[in-house]
Amino acid sequence: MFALIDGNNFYTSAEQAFRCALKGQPVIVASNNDGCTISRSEEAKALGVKMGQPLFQLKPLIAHKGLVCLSANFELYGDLSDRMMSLAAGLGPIQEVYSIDESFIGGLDGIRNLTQRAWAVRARIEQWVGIPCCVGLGPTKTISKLCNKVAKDAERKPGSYPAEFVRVCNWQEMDARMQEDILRRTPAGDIWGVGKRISLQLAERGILTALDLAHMPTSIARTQWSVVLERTVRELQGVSCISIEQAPPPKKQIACTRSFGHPISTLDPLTEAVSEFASRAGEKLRSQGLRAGAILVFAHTSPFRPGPRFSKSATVTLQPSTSDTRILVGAAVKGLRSIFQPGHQLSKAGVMLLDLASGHSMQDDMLAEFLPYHDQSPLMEAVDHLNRRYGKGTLRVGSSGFEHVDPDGWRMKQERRTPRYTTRLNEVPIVRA
DNA sequence: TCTGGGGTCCTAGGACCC
DNA sequence: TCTGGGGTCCTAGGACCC
Repeated sequence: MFALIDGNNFYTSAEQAFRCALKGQPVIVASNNDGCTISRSEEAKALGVKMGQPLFQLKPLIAHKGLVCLSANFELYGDLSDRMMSLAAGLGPIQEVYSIDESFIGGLDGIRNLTQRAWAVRARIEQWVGIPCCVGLGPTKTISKLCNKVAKDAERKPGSYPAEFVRVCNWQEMDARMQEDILRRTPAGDIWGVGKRISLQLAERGILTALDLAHMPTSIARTQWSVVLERTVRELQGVSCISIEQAPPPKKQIACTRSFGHPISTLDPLTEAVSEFASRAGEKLRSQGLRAGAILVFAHTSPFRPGPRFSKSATVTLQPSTSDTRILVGAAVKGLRSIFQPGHQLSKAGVMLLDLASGHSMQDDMLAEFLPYHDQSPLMEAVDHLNRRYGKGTLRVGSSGFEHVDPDGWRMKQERRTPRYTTRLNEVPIVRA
């Protein structure tokens, strides 16, 4: 038996928890460059704002309907998430934090009054953290996801599902006819794991509802689609195929990518951006005690705009693997130079760290003995420490040396024709005190 | 005309998730 | 003018090997 606890409209609810004046208002939270919508309050949804809708299309609603747009504050959301998750953990013995606003709880077999307990946990989260939640309970993860959707939709779209399932929905407490009714009311594309493409392909074959999908022979699901869909079908049939992951598996890649406010067509600003991405990725890497064996850098033009397209990536191997920002930046810049072509209006670029490994294998320790500076140098530790203490980006590695950003925002960059602290690939960096 | 078969590894691309 | 960011898994196809 599984539970899925999910915060409603998590980012906007988090903002509303802190600014009461926003409650009951149409509010959205915008993505990084204030580019598009990533969370909407119920009132904003009622105005017709779509998920992912670009902000420039919302101007009329902002001007005439009082729509409030907020830039994302991920620190706040992360903090509220931690509080919410620790309360959600009270529902059962096993927890998987699935995303910033969702948590699976497992090991619920045999627990009495499960529905009541779910109500109590839900109420506590709302009261103590200020985030309204819904809870779905079912024999598989996929069904608990479905029940969570039922609990949400029953509340906000009256008539979509029976009102008795508002906020908390327990599959086990339904009779077979009710379960079938729920499946029949749910489009196949709303099932966890069935995206846009596959739901279109399913529709072509006459599979429109979750009930159709649940009745589909697993062999067809596997041969015509993939093992992924087969698993979904089995889960809908009540056979648990996806288990709870208590400890998150180690990361396989770490990315830092951004869309630009304005297109970039020359190498210099692009180099600066990519250096910054590599630095950020390096911070994440070190914070998890990992090192990277390769770094990928990419840049491309906007898929939304007419004109010539450009999209290229390059992978640079790192031998030995490293978590040193100076080497990461050097490799990223090298990769960038290899793919760059002038004359394209580039809208996005990024860096991905690949072939991640724990920083403490025996091999690494042996290497570290021979190459005392190649990793975990006192310098990188100091940089991380300063940035934690004085704020992100206080000290960073520029594409051509160290930069310092002072508290007033004035950027002092060391202008050097011959960089002093940057490293070329496969060179051991030399740290000068 | 017909041109082995089976295995591994790697990469690119597709699809999905929040 | 302005369209997110960060992940995972699966599959197909090519290269290579015996």
